[in-house]
Amino acid sequence: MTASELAIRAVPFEKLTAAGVATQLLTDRHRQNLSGLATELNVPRRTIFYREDAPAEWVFMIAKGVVKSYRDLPSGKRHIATFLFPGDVFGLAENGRFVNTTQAITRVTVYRIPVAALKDLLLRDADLQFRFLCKVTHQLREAQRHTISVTRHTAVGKFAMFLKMLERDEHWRSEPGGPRSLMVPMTRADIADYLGLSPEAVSRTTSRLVRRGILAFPDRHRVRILDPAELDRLAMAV
Amino acid sequence: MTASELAIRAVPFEKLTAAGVATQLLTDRHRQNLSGLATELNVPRRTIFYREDAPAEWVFMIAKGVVKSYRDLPSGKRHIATFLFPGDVFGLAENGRFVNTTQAITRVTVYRIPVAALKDLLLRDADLQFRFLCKVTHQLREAQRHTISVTRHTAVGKFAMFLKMLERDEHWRSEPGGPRSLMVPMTRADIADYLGLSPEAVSRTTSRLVRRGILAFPDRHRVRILDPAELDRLAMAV
DNA sequence: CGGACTATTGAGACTCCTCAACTAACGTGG
DNA sequence: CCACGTTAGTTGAGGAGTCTCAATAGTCCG
Repeated sequence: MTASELAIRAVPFEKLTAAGVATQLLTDRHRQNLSGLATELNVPRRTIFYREDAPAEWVFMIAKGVVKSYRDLPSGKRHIATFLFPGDVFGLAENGRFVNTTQAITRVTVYRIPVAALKDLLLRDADLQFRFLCKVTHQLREAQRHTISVTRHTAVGKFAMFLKMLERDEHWRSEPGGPRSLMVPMTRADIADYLGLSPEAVSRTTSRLVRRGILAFPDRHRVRILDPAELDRLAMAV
Repeated sequence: MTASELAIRAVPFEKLTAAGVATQLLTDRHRQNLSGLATELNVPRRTIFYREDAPAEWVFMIAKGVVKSYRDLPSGKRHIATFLFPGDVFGLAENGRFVNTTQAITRVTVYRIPVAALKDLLLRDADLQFRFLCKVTHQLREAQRHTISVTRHTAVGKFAMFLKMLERDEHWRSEPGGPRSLMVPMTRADIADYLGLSPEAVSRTTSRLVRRGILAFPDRHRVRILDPAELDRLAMAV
């Protein structure tokens, strides 16, 4: 297996020096070590990788596609903890059991690695482990940003921050200043579960933003940002 | 310097075997390595360790006391990302700058370690680095729980989950089944900023829970849980 | 002992949630 | 390829809950 798409995506906690940038990516040696352990999986939409409380035997790395990580709450509501994109690692566990359920939103290619083998590798390869440390740190920062999003009391504010999150993600693949058009692979209901809103509130919000000339939806899974300045203002007006 | 209080507190992501439990704590060797780099600081209440956007030159480990990590939002509101307790590590950075501001809530003893030196140490000592990886993973899980708390729409639900968080923390120091009395070192305003409520809403909520016979406040910084079952029910009724 | 901070309680405005009906889009099988 | 059934999304009306503003009580620290 070549596993040439193995990658870890993370802003380092150190200053962005030449060495700092390197922490974002895996070296060829890292890729080789990992690919020796990894199984490549190519799965259709809606595939569940694992359910919460299941024994945590693997860690996953996304090569292509988008995944949602969620918990179903006793009330029947669903809380989406995070959306995961290419370069993201998932498989968060506690006491040997998965914390969330993860499901493919699009067709997804992942590399599946047994945790025990990964642990051994990380203990042997401190440099590779440092990449994972940066990655988890990065996810912690994003989780804190997510918390700020859902703390907001207006739906437009939440939705604006959601779009900024998508932009941050897209930023990794396309160049800055690119077309102000984003893919929105998740459904309105997913967005609602992520932001702590009802699907109706999300729908009303997108309608309002379209009417105000800030956004346009060529189709349900694509958004054009017509007024980036105003969107920023809404996102920042916490 | 002995630094005998150096500790890292985290539920491992692996199963809790004998080896798993060990990941929660530092070995003597780890302590020695770290204490060679660390400066012990003993600071009074309200001391600010660093402000957001300041150059991130250190990482801190708490030996005694409680710290809050927050951001002041453009609107003037304050968002508390997390409370930090003995055994917690803080100094979350991005591109060489701190993400949050951190301030002592009580008198606090911390060990301050230069990041550059810590990074070198972690790269040399994969075993120690693994402890940090577990720790950050643990904080990620807690951040996700926090997000669920603030997503809830009722103040009693949020407050109940806040108390469960305090209980989880306390659990590390005292034995389970101990006295159902918790220290609440933070102010009502801090709790409000943590839960995304107004101070008034927090106050109304505590009053309601006292009237319903679920809680009692011997003083403002101590709470007795009179009806643990009902509190659990409120916390779980997400 | 005084002053400043912290906490509590009350009344009206705002926003979202729930319930319900309806429309649009997808995708599955004939 | 089309038709149908299912899922996803939109829009409206009333109710629940918190926020804001304001005033009061209680506490802690100097």
